[in-house]
Amino acid sequence: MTTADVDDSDATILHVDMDAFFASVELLDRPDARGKPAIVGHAGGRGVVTSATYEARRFGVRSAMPVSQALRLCPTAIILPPHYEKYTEYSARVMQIFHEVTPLVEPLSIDEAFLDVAGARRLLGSPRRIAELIRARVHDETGLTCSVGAAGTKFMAKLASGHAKPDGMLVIPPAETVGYLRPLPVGALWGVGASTQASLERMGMRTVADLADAPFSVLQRAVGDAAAHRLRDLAHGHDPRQIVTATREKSIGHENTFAVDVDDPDTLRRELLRLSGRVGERLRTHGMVGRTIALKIRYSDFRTISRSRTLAEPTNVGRRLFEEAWDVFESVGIDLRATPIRLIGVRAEQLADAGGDAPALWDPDEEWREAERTLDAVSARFGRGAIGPASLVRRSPDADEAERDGRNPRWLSD
DNA sequence: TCTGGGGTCCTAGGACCC
DNA sequence: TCTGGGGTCCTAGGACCC
Repeated sequence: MTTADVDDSDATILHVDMDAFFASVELLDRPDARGKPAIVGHAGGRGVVTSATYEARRFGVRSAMPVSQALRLCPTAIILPPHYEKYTEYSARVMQIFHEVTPLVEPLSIDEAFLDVAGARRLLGSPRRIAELIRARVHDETGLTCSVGAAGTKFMAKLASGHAKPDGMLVIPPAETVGYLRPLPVGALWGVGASTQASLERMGMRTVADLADAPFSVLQRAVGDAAAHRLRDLAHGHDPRQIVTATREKSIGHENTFAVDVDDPDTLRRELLRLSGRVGERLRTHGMVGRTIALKIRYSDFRTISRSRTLAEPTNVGRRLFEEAWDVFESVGIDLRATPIRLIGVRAEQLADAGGDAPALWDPDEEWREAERTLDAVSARFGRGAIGPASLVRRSPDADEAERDGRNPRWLSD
């Protein structure tokens, strides 16, 4: 029986994954770089590879690898600086194609999605035909290639698309699920990374079959209760997760790794203010407030700590987020001389709807961002010492009155 | 080799309450 | 004079995914 004869009618979950997405988008504008090893990332500094062409992967280059290391492996690689707006735009275009096949689309990241095509079969044909249709449309309408896996569950569909890459497709009919899975290494299971794989192997579980046949108590001891249940199910081909078309974010955060480790509190303060402003902005865009503020610090030696604080009153005002985060930072009591800081980040957690509060006429966040832009511009031109912390824009004490009178509610302090 | 930025989920301990 | 058990919330850290 050839593959084309296999009954794929019940492999109705599709996983579509763009091939080397960021790199492929960049190559649309760089025909000269096509067919050559190329990586998306920033040359020099602390960047990592965010995407690599298959030509570069042949040299051992992988995503998340430091660019410096990638260049040692593949000195001829062309470095392509990232353009995230373009990726977002292409992402929307391919997601639109998916939605024209079925409304049951679950985006998993910027470049991949699950589709439930059970209801589309009458109109469009078997899952295999639908997958081919999607692949053809994506290529015709964007110039990009994708790979598609079709199976009876999300996990198997994702596994299949991974094995079909690049520019391919693979159908795993539900009846063949277990046979397909058993010989694979445990690392093939969703949620098994390097650390878990090592734990499992120490307990004698090297393949999915080993894991599937192991006593549950052994598995539980190796990976904990929740993971044990999940992995046992996956290893037997069970994955009850449905396609979920709409999800709400549970946290919103921003972080930044400095080009050079920082031991100057003013720099940290400014960066935290900037990041808090962005978090507040996104919270308001989503109509949400955060009740817990989490601060993240990474030291020059890469040790990473987090400290969080739950507020009595949730907020989506960047200034408030900043004040809490900075207070938490100071309470850590870091000796910056001894341990300079590599990364600082802030995250809003325990999100809830902002509620019926009318949007503020005057947005403190916007003021602070404006003030910060001014500071940046002045600093860039005249040096950071040219402007002191007292020179920020503040809301004047009589701002409410001023607003009613149509006067400017701001003043420049000092 | 020298490690981004966006997230999610889980664990474990302590506080607190009934 | 030492002491149960369940439930929830909070916090810190870690694994994992793209």
